[in-house]
Amino acid sequence: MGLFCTFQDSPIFNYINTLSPIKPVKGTSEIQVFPGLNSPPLITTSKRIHTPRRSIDLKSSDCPILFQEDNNIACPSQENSSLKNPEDTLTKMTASVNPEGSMEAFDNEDDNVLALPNHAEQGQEDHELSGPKLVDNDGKNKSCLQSNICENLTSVDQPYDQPLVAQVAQSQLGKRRRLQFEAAQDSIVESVPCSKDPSNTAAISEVVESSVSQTTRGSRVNVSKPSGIGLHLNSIVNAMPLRYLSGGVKKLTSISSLKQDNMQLPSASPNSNLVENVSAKSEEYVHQTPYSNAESMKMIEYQEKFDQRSLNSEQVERVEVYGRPNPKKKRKKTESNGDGCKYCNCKKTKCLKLYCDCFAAGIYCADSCSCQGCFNRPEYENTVLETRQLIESRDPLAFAPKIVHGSTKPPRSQILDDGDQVTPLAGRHKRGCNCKKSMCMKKYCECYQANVGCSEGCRCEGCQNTYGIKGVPSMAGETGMESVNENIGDSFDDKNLIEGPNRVRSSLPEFHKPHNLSPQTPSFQCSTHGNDASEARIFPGRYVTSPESECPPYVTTTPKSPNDSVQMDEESYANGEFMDDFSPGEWSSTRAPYLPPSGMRFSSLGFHGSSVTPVSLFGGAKPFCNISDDDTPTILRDSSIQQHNKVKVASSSPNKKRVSPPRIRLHELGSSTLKSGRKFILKAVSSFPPLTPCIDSKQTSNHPPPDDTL
DNA sequence: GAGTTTGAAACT
DNA sequence: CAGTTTCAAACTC
Repeated sequence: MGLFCTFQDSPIFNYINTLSPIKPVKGTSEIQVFPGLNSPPLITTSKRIHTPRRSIDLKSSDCPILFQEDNNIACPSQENSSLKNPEDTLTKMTASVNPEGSMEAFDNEDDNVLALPNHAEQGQEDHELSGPKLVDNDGKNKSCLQSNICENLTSVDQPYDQPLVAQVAQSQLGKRRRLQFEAAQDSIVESVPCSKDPSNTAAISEVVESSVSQTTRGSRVNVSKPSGIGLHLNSIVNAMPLRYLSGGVKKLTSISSLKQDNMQLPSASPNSNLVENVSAKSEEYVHQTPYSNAESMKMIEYQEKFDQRSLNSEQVERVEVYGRPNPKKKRKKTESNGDGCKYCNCKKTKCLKLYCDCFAAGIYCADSCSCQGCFNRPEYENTVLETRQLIESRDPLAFAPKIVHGSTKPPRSQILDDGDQVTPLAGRHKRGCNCKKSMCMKKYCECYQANVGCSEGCRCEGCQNTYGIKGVPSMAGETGMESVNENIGDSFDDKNLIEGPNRVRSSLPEFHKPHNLSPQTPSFQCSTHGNDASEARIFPGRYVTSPESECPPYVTTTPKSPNDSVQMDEESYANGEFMDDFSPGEWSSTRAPYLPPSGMRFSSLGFHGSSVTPVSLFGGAKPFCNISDDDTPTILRDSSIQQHNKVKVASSSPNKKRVSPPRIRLHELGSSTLKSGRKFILKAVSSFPPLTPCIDSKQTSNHPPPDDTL
C-alpha cells in the first residue's frame, strides 16, 4: 500500500502518465458496489480522511463548510472555533492531519455531525481535485485510501488549496474526482448511525422522534442543528436523510450555486422555518435511511409527504436551489458523456426502478446525474438491494444485459445515410423491441440504440432497423438466436470478443470516444483490478456490447425455483452470452473494482466464502453462484459440466430462443488468462451489472425515501 | 429550455 | 396475459 501510495501519487508517476499512452488504471475507490447482504458492511472501521481542501468538520456543528468556486472552503465558524474534540479526532485518524484542524478523520463513534459537500454540482466538481473514492467495504481500496492520504500529506501546508501533487495529477489525469468528497461520503456512511449501531440509533431516534412530533404539530423544530449558516436544504424537497443535516450537519453546496441563484444562506433566509422543518423531517431519516426496509421507507415517505405539504411552492423552489441541481438546468444527456457514463434524470422513481438507466445497469447513480430523490446510492445500499430483489423476483433477468451476444464474426459494415460507416453489433435484444412508430430507426428503439438489428423476438411494426430488420438477415448475417447459437460456442475463443468490438466500428457514440475504447493494455488494467480503479467508470449503458462482458460485474441471481429455462438463461448470461452493460474497454477499469483483489476476492461482492452470496441477495432463492471456501464460484467449477450438458432451454425473453452455453470452460476463465493475455478472473462469476457508481456515487443523501419501494 | 413523442417498465 | 398508466429518454421546436 505504501508503495502504491508513493508511486501512484508521486510526481514522477504523474509525469510518467503524461508520457505513457497507457491510461492509468482507474482506482477502485471510486467504485461503489452494492455489497451483498453478506458482504462486509459499507461501514467499515477503517478511518477515512479527506483532504483539507475539502475539509468537513464532522465535529463542529457550528461550522458549515461551504465550497467556494476557487475550491477553497469557507467555514465561517472555523476561523474562530476549534474542533470540539480535536484530540479525539486526531487519534482516530490514520493519516495526515491538517495542522489547522481543517482536515479531520471521520469517526463513526462520534456524534452525527456530518457535513457534506454538495456533490451534485458537477460543474464544480470538474475542477475539483478528486480521486478514488474510498468505498470499499473490505479494504480493497485501501490503496486508494493510502493514495488519498499521501495526497493529503502533500498538502498539509496548503489546507485549502489543492495539493501541489494533486494539481499536477489533476492536470494530467484530468478526471480524478472528488477524492475528498468521496472520502467524506464514505466517512459519513461510517459515521452515520445505523441499525447496526443500536445505541447510536436509539439516541438519534430519540431526537428524531421528538423532532418529528414537533414537526407534525406544525411547530418549528430545532433539531440541534447549528443556528448558523450553511444548512443546506438539499434534503428539503428531496427529503434527504437528515443524518447529513442533523446535529449541525450541513450538506454543502457550492457557493457558485448560491450565487447563481442569488440565494442566501438558509440561516438568513426568511424561510428559516422551512429549514428547521426540513431538518426535523430529515432527522427522521437518521436511523432509517439506507438500512430501512420497504416498510419503514413507506413511513418515511408518508412523513415526507406530510412535511412536503407544509412547503409552499415557493419554498420548494427555494429548497430546490439548495438541493441537487435543478434537473432542468443541469440535465445531462443520458447518453454517455466523455466519461463513458450515463446520467439519469429520474424524477419520480428515486432511481430505484428500471426506468433508471443507472439502476438498471446495476450501478449507483453518479453525482453528475440529475436525478431527484435518488436512492440509488451507496448510502441506500440496502434499499437498493431490496429493490433489486423485488424486481428480480418478478423477472430474474431484469438486470441482465439487454443485448445477447450474437455472432462472433465481425458484422459487415454498412454505410449509413449520413455517410457514416457503422458496423452493427452482433447480437440481439434480449426481449426484443416493441416499436410502433419509430420504425426502429430511432433511439427509442432499444435494438437500434444498442446497435443491433431487430430479431424475430421483436414485435416492432414497420421495422426499418438500420442494423437489421426483423425477419431479415441482419447485416451481421444472422437474425435469430439459432444463428447466434451457432456462434456462441465460439464466443470465448473468438478473438473478436476478447479483443472487443473495437475491431469493428460501432456507431455507438461511446465507441467513438477514445476513453471508451479498449485499453491498449488490457492485461495491465485487468491485472490491476481492485488495486487501482479509483477512477473506474462504469458505462451504464445496457446495450453496449463489450468484449469484457464475459466478466460480469457481479453474481447473478437465480430464479426462485430451479427453473431450467431461467437457469439456463442465466448460465448463458454468466457465460458471457449476454452483452453486458459496459462499453468496451471500460471493464478493465470498471470491472476490475468488482474483482476483489487477490486474497479478498469476492469480498467486495459479498461472497466471502459464505454460503450467502449476492445471488441470494438479489432475490435468488437458489444461489446461482455458490462461493466455496476456496473462493471459487460454483459456476466456475461447474461450468465444464454445464458445457457438456448444453441443455437447450427457453430463454425468458420473448424470443423464446434457445441459448446454448459457450463451449469455453469457465474455469479456464476464472483462473487465468485467455489468449489475449487478459486476466479473466471471475469473469464468469457474476452476471448482473455491477452495482457501482458510474462515476462517483452521489454524495450526500438528499432524498426522500422511495415512493414505492417496489 | 420547454414541450412532445416514444416505448419500456410498471401497474391493474 | 392484455390493457393501461407511469416514467424517463429521445426528440423536436
